[in-house]
Amino acid sequence: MSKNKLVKSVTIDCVIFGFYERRLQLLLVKHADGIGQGRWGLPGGWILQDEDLDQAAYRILSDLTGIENIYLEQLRAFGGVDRFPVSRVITIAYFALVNPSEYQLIPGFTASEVEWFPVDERPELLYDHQEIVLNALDFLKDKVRREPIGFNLLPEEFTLLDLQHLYEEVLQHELDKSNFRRKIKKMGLLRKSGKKQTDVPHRAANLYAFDETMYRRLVEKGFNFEI
Amino acid sequence: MSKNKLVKSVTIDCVIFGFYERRLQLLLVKHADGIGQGRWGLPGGWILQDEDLDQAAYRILSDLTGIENIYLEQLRAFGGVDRFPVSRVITIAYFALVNPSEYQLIPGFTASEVEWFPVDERPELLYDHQEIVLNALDFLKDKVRREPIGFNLLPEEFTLLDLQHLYEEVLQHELDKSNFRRKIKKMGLLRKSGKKQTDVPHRAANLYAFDETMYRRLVEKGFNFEI
DNA sequence: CTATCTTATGGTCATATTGACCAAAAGTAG
DNA sequence: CTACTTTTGGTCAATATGACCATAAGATAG
Repeated sequence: MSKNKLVKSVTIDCVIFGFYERRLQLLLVKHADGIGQGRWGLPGGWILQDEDLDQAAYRILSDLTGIENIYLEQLRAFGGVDRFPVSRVITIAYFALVNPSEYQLIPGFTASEVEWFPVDERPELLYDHQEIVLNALDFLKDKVRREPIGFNLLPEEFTLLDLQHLYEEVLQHELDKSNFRRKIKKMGLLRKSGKKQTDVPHRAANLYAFDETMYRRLVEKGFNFEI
Repeated sequence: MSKNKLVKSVTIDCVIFGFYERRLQLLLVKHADGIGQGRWGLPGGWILQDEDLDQAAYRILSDLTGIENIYLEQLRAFGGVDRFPVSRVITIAYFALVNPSEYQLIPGFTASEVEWFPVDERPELLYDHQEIVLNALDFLKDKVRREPIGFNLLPEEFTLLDLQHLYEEVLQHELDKSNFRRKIKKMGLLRKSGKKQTDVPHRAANLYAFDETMYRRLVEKGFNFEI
């Protein structure tokens, strides 16, 4: 087999979701140069010889957007023959959930702009990034019901209704308020902060925080998160 | 950035599970040449320029083992810097479940032998294939509970106890026979074949088949498989 | 033919979970 | 005070689950 018939390069692309104003948001960058100049796409870049996949993903995300110290998870590889117009490139997609208010966006490297877009108002995307985003959305829908990752999208403290709105937005259907809080509270994963909402024109709700330690303890005992 | 610092090659590795004699089995090949000569590993090979990932996986599996026409699904990419001793290679792992009795194993290409091993008696594996297999086992455990893929491991017709044994082996814990059959039967995914077991030294059980059409119809209506 | 053994098949029952509601309490704004 | 909004918790019937128990259907041994 001649060497020049093999696949030669691999990139990383990151699908980063956020949540505010009750809507799911997607982080995009505008390419500063190259073939996609001036167009929006997922933050991505080449993998170097001496870094493993996770390292590459963290580096690229940080370089392009300024976002650091989050939990990135591999989604899957995309390798359609013509997905990249210049040459054959396979990309490995990564996935993360963040609370946008905790991060300042700093475009850098090959990105001239970085911006959050409501997922359902995203611009047209480069290459096969549309397909990757759709894939990530499916992944998110499944995952958010089986693991307590939704909390990553919210601030440290939130009301039960905030949480419900998040689930309604991700799952794309309404939930019964009473039943939702009964279920969440019975799990025992939330710690009352003692504080209450402020500046609301009605009775203020209690603020809760996700109790990671408790979650780990429950998982040890066989607990299975499910909504 | 100089071109020669980028990742240069990508392979596919297939984790194929089977089931017989109440045990989960793993398909391995013995390398005929190269750096891993004489050692066991997952069926794998290089991805070519003009084939997409799924195509590459089917080609490689067929070339090495003779297995064709099965449902392969991508697991994830593995890209540790030193996972391959000669050069930097990223591999994309694929995953499938088959009924071993339906396939004749034909070693070919870079494989001198192909063989089923009980998963818990597998030999030492090449490179990071041990890690990939462990990953696939976790994936299988999750997936088998949420999608009716277990049937792929069984013959066309099987008894409810066969199915129970399969779940017990994959999930690594005992199930209550009565409750198991109540649950499975209530789902309505099984079609009675009308036939019964033969050559058993006790009352013969009914043989059932998975009803794919019914499954699709139920999914349309919002049905969610779960065990 | 009868007793015995093994597995199939189906039930019981107390407990937990779910979905669809209802109702009171707390606080804001006029 | 009154009207209004949202929080918070409750009811109740229907369903699902886990731990058992009981009987039926063959097969085999004597």
